[in-house]
Amino acid sequence: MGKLKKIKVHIADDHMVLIDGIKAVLKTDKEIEVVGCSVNGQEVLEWHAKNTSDVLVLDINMPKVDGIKVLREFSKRDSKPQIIVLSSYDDQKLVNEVLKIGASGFLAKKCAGEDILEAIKVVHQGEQYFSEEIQRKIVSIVSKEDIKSTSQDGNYLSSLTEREVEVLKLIAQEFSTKGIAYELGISFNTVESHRKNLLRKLNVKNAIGLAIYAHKNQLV
Amino acid sequence: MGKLKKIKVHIADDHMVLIDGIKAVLKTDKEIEVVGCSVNGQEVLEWHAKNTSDVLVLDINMPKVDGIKVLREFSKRDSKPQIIVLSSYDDQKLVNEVLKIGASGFLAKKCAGEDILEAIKVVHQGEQYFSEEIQRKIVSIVSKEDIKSTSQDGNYLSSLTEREVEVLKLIAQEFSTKGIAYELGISFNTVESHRKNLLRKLNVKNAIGLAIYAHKNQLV
DNA sequence: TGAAATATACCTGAAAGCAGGGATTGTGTG
DNA sequence: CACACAATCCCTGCTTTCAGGTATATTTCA
Repeated sequence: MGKLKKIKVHIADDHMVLIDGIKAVLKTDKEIEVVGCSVNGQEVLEWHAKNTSDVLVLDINMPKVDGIKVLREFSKRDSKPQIIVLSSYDDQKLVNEVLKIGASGFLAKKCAGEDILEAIKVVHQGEQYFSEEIQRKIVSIVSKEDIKSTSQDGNYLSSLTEREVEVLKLIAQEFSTKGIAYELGISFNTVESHRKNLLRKLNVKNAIGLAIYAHKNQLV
Repeated sequence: MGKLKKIKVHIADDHMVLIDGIKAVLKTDKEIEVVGCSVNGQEVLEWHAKNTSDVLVLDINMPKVDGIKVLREFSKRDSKPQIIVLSSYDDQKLVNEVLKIGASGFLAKKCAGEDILEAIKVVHQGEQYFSEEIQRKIVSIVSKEDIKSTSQDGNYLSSLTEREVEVLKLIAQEFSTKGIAYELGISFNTVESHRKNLLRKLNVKNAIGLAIYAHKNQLV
């Protein structure tokens, strides 16, 4: 069994328990080897100053230096690992952004552990990888465009920004403002701002109106 | 090596990748067996209506029914698993709260994967477990109060009374409690009572859950 | 380049909602 | 009759939402 040059993987997430979990999953695959891990963006950059990895599994929401900054930093460098972005929330705009600044794949945290194995192999071969949810989202966005054009009642959806739609979806899943803030990695106050704008734009009285709107428009 | 009766573990977290990760970690231990998992609180309760686990690893921040709700529900039941709360924020207030309502352990997500193995074993023997960060903060351990409940209805999808349905319909139409009271000609307090009962019976986090239920069941 | 849109963040004060109690009537049933 | 149940009402204490601002950085686009 000669060759077997394992794929060197670095994992970055502020939750150690998730790192260890992913490690355990990756250990089941002989082609993959975890060579390092970090709990914040700073550590990722410091580690890669002295070492190299083939694939970097990178969480977006981290303290000190977040995933976006790490991507920006790597984009300036000559040699860098293939980067798979890991995110709590599978948002189309975020996907676009991270791809633009150098990511090769995108994995929602709600996807299965096996997906990460596949993702690592795929991006290591120079291809892009997206979790199924993302792929489906791309399709559903298209179909929603169709609904939009045939829709009778006032179409407020088009007036919402991407971020507002994300917040709206979480509201419709009974998340509190605090929970949304955590899930999106932004502050409580910001979520409140989005809420206010949603109430105004959709012309409803309260969060219930928002939730109903979301469900009627199949956002959830 | 005699036969071991493995510790049956159920894992609940809205991030599937974390579930799979923890699973992989737990698989390294012969004494532990993962018998089920859920991505929201509702699933946890439904699963435990038909199955049993020895230890439940429970995330707090989940859609639909959050971890706190699950704990409250279990606290009413006669038989329940030992529960280890998993949380992103290791907040003292939260620790106290979850202990009061029946948790046996608390694990910050930033702790290592091995800790979860130890936590499961410790709580399974009837003791409490806290991650190190928490231990350092704790001065006095809150004594668990055994909250008894006369209601052992078990089925949380119990039927609603006529009045409750009326209130539910109005909630789903964005009426405030005050508005409902006026509309039905009853007092504010009464509506609040109905509201509480609705939240409990339908096992949802807030009025949004009620509204969604109403719409899904064509009540409006 | 310069303006508009977007996303971010913070603040105060008021209103509403939620948790967890207790308590009183009437009504129908075993 | 006793009991369960539905419906009513009240309370305290706390959390969350909402309304109404301000403010800054970044991005987009004409």
